[in-house]
Amino acid sequence: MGKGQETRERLMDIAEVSVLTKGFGATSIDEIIAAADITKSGFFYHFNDKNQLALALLRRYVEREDQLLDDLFGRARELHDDPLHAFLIGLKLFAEMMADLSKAHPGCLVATCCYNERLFDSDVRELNRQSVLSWRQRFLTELEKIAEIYPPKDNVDLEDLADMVSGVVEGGIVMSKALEQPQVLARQILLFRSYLKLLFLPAYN
Amino acid sequence: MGKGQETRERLMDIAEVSVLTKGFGATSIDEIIAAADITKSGFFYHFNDKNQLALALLRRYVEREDQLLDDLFGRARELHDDPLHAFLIGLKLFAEMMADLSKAHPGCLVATCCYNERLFDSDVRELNRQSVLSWRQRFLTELEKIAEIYPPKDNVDLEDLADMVSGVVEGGIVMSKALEQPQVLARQILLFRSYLKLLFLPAYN
DNA sequence: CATTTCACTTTACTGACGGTACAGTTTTTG
DNA sequence: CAAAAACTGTACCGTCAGTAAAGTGAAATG
Repeated sequence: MGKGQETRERLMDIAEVSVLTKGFGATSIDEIIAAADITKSGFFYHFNDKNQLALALLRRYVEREDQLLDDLFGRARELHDDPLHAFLIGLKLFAEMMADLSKAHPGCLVATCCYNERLFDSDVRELNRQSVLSWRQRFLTELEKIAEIYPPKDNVDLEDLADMVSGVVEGGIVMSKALEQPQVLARQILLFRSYLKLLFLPAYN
Repeated sequence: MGKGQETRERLMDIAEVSVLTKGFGATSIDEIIAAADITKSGFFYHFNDKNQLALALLRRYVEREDQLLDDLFGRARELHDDPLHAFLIGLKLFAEMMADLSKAHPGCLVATCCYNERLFDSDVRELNRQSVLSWRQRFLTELEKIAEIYPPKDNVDLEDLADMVSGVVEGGIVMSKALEQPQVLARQILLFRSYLKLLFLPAYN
């Protein structure tokens, strides 16, 4: 990694922490450059404006999140051949990971963008939309495999159910932040897992 | 209502729309006073600073939301004596109401506060926390009545389940905003309803 | 009817912030 | 060693939150 890339990443690391804890509007460039020990001109050499920073942050965040989900549910599939059980294991691993974060989950950049809408340009909003759509597709694929084997016990739209994975996580983060209780997120994920068990597992009644 | 109170409410009406669509940071006082046709000094006559405005907005918002939930689940209890069925009816009414909002749900001020944390003082954060706790208590009371009659088919913590009502709504709003698809929120509420059916309804398997 | 209080307006200002412009300097790399 | 990359320094602009303080018209109060 060249020196430029290194500085760019350092700026993004500092910005990400601040954005996730304080919000985008409350994160000042002056504060970032002070922490990074760089001048304002130096900052604008890397990012044309604050929106470009947001775009870069969101892109990197989504990439990492995708990687994490790949690893997690990939590992789960290694542990069990059956798609339903693999998914349930994946959710448990996910919940455990969220519970292990000793501090409150820092938040999701996607949600940050939603609640700071007009602070961002259309590029950011479109990337945000695409990310959520890709999560929908990811979970939908798994759920379709599950539904083929285990007929669902209630008439649910699998796309909605796929959205519920992301939704429960986003909602769980909001609840964790509002209550200042980090465990809430993990518990919400486990409740969604309980729903899937009741919905798909045959012997469950 | 005196003239002062009238102006105060007008300022809050304008501010609320802007905060919910753009976020708190992107809502400028200059913009509010322009829309309200008042001077800056006039604004600061009513609110000492932006935080006081936030506190007033949040207080009013939570009061209204509480009233709405009282009406909705009260009406549901009128329609059915059984606590489970009343709750299911209440959720359906809630989902219908959310679906009827032709535009995307404007968002929840509680979540806005979560994602703009350091923009607010401790008073705002504490009010935020208390609001979420009051929702937990509200739904917990109903769920306990339900669980007494219908033994849950999975070992779930009723407090977590109560949090899930708020969580699914908050998450649904985020998803609706990110996808720019207002129906998503209503669909998520109905999925939570499906979970309750599977969890409590005896003949459901 | 006079006086006080309320609900503002007017004017002038401060400091933080996002961003621009652009010339100059150091550091890295082919 | 030269060119390109990665900055620094300085000066500046408009917007924004917030302050200070004097003044004004209308309405309530005594």
